[in-house]
Amino acid sequence: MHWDHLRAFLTFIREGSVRRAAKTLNTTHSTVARQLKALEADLGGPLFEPGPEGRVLTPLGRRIVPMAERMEDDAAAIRRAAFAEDTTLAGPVCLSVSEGLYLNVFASVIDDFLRHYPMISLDLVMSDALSSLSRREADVVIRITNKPPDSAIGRKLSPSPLCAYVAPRYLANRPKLDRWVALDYGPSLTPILPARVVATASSLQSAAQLIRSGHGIGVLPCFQGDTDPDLIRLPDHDPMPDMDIWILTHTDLKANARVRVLLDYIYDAVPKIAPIVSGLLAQSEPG
Amino acid sequence: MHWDHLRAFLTFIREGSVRRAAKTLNTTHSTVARQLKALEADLGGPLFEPGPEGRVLTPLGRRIVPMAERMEDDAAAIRRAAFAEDTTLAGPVCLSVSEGLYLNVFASVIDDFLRHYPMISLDLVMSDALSSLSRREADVVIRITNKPPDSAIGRKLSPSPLCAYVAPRYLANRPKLDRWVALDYGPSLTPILPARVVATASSLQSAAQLIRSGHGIGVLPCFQGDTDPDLIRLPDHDPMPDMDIWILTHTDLKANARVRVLLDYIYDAVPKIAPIVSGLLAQSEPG
DNA sequence: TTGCACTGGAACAAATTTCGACCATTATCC
DNA sequence: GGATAATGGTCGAAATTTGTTCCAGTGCAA
Repeated sequence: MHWDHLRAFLTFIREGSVRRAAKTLNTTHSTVARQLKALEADLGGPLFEPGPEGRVLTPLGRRIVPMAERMEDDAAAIRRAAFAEDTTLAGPVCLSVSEGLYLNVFASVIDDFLRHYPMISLDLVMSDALSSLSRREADVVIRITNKPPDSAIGRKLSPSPLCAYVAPRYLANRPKLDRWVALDYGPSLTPILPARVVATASSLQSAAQLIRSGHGIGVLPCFQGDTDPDLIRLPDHDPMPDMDIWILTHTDLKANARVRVLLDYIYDAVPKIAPIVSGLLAQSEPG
Repeated sequence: MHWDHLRAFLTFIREGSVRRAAKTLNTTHSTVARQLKALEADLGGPLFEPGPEGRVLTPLGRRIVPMAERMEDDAAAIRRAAFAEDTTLAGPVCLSVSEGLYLNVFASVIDDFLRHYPMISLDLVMSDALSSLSRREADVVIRITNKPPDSAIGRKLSPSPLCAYVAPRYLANRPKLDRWVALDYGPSLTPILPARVVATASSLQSAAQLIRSGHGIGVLPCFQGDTDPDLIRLPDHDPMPDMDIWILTHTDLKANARVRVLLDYIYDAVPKIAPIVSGLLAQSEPG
């Protein structure tokens, strides 16, 4: 039995199809298919059965999933241990930020960081889906949460309040504040919706776009709404507290030199970014 | 990082040399050496350092050993789960018995078993070193112990008392019973040694040979001494209780059909083998 | 010293694995 | 119905991994 075939197995059951699994494994579907077949042959029994909606796991397949996942966890722990040993300031470090936070808040800080440490090659993952620290999909993440997981350590950078935003053209066309844009978004900041929902967006950017176009009023993090020149805060509304912005790394990785300087550099930039995030920034006037 | 390279790593640190590791992995030394080099490259740091007595692990190497071992455990658990699914009476099953027990006690029972289940191919591992059930080095083991490990289940076949044996020629040449052959043997049945030790043997067979040659008196399990036509029990000595003979399998494997019939068949043969093992056999006269 | 047994490294040939392009099939949508 | 985009399977060529063979160095014993 080849241990690497178990990785193909795990990826396959997560992705649901041989081709998608091949994509995330950076190979081809024929390779994944062959590896799965080889795994079944080595184990002496089928792991899948053809079902009505794609393949379905056999009892044996279902039984080995948790063990394969433990192997994956240990493999990730090994990679973390190796990465933590690296005490040089040259080499890669992977940072995961959501697109909105990067564009509106951290872009210039990260620019400065790269200039300050030219030997570090920053691997910037812009993803709303929260990259997993324990699977080593990222070394450092900047995340909006109110309780970081136990396996992570880091610092709270700033509170990130929410506020209701609207486009000036909406107010010009329609005096009643009864059309809203909802946000159905990974980090679960789906605010209360007091009135008719005319649209639902699945990302900050698309919600902002819908509000900009005058379709309705929407609740956004202040760092998103305040930095948008085409949006204004809803008159007579104040920011409301929500979650906090944290910078986090895995406990195992805190010894790594590049992780350390990245954490410190961004924490030291808090005075620069806190006003943008916490809603204290003088809001730019609509254009 | 290739997970399979971690297996090469584990085997290497156990065997101590690239060539020995290659042997147990059924490959060549160049392959193992390349895999270790690739693993170090993937992890970005050395795992070994050249030391005075062979290679020595770096701190990083030492740190990842337990995680790699957990991966190995899970890989073995996966193989056990797959093997347990097999409900057919055709195919392989691996039995581990010590050489002495096989030759003197179980050979004929196992012969009968093979005749009775011709579709089962028995993989008989004769090894004094106790094959590990949890690493799936054997599916069933017959072992002298007094407390089987928690992860194993099975049945006690018979007590296996010890007795002092001597060659008739020793008694003819030397009336004093002051020369002894010691047994330094894996399952720790090193008996008390009341007098001068003229030789120490590391296996039952070699201890029996030393006693046969008249070098001294030795304590052996009854199944070994009583079945040896060139040995007699020390006059006026009775067998003394020691450990028991168990037939064991891993908890995960008890569902496998071949494991089940092998366990049952050998348990049903207890009336046949118990007299030999328990010292109740009329001892064969010296030749 | 010499011979022997062992260590690990390097280079090339052989075996295996992977890739990439094709195929048939199925589900969905217009 | 037909078009489209999925799915997974097959097969020869390309790439990678492995096996083989040789090499130099080391420790040990005769």
